[in-house]
Amino acid sequence: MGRGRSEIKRIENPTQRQSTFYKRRDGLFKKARELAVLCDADLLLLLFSASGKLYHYLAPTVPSVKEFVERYEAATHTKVWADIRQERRAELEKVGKMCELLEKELRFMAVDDGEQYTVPSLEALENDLEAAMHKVRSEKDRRIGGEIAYLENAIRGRQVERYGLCDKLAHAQTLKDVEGGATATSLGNGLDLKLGFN
Amino acid sequence: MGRGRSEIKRIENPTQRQSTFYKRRDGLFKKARELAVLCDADLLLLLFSASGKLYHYLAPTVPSVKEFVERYEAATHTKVWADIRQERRAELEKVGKMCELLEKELRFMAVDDGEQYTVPSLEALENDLEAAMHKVRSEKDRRIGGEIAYLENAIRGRQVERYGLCDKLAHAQTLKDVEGGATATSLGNGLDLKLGFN
DNA sequence: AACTATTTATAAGA
DNA sequence: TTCTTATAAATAGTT
Repeated sequence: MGRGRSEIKRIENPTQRQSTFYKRRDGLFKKARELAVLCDADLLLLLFSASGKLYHYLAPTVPSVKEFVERYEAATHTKVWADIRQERRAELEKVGKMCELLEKELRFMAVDDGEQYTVPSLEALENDLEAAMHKVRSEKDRRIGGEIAYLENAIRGRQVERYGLCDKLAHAQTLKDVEGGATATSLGNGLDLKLGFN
Repeated sequence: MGRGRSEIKRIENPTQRQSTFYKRRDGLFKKARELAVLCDADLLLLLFSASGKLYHYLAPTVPSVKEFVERYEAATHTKVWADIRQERRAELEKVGKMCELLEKELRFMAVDDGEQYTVPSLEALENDLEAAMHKVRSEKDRRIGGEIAYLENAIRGRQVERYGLCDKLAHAQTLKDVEGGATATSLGNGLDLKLGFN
């Protein structure tokens, strides 16, 4: 538009370039706003001038740059998350080790590869946990009124003795003969769920 | 431009809105490119249509969205991308806590030789289970809301690892069998109580 | 997806 | 910068 010019090429004259920058920046922002309003679109426009000055435009419906970038991330998930995962591999490994240990102890090795970790399986896990909680609650209720202090001391003493991972591992290893594997599949979902963040 | 219209207001007719969206989107991208080239500016344009489809434009000099957002962060002394990482870290920590919790419980239950639980200890266990259930529920909700592909991918990765563990365990078990190790059942009982199976 | 009548953006000049 | 204006570009309505 305007008198002349049609080829898009860097403007060498600095004064002219600066002038054009202002005009076109305003034009671009205006167009951006119009698109957002007319067509109900969400958009973010970040702009650095050649001299490094920052300008930005958010569509009226966009609350913040941060939230918009989050939405962008969600929309492009795999790639971005892969980056984050890579950055924190070491950290994740720590948790992974702990989960591995749990896996061994809980004998969840026999899980079909076709198993799906979908909402229904999470619901199954939820039910299992609920059942366990009921059990614990009724056990607790049975205990109320008993010889609390004495037993508490006795058990605490035992616990201190048994504390430590080595103990537990050794204990678990002696259990391998009992390995049946089929009993605890639903809790397996629970563990896998957590492990899934690795 | 064009015949008529001058007020900028949401276009109610969906067909017309869609048509206008395409035209103006192309126009906006073109303007963005022209500004970047003519004036040597760096810019990023992220755009979601009303139907949630993502479009974006990077100036030729901009290598990636991530780097551009990092530059934006530096220029505004804010954190956008880093915050997202922070959120992920918090999530990871929650998962780690979860693992610790389960491990603790496991230890707790493994102590059992037909011993009795005290009311306070059962209360602690109850609380832990409640926390676990909470976690499972929120996970379920999150999955219902999306991000399914990512999690499933991650879980698939873990399953591959599990095969390795499975082999290792099978191997260890063979060795143990040859030794003729003793059988213990107390951990099994403990787990069953905890998991609410039986 | 094309076609134009118009409106809008803007290059050059002040 | 900002304004003016001649002119190029974008696009609304239409097919």
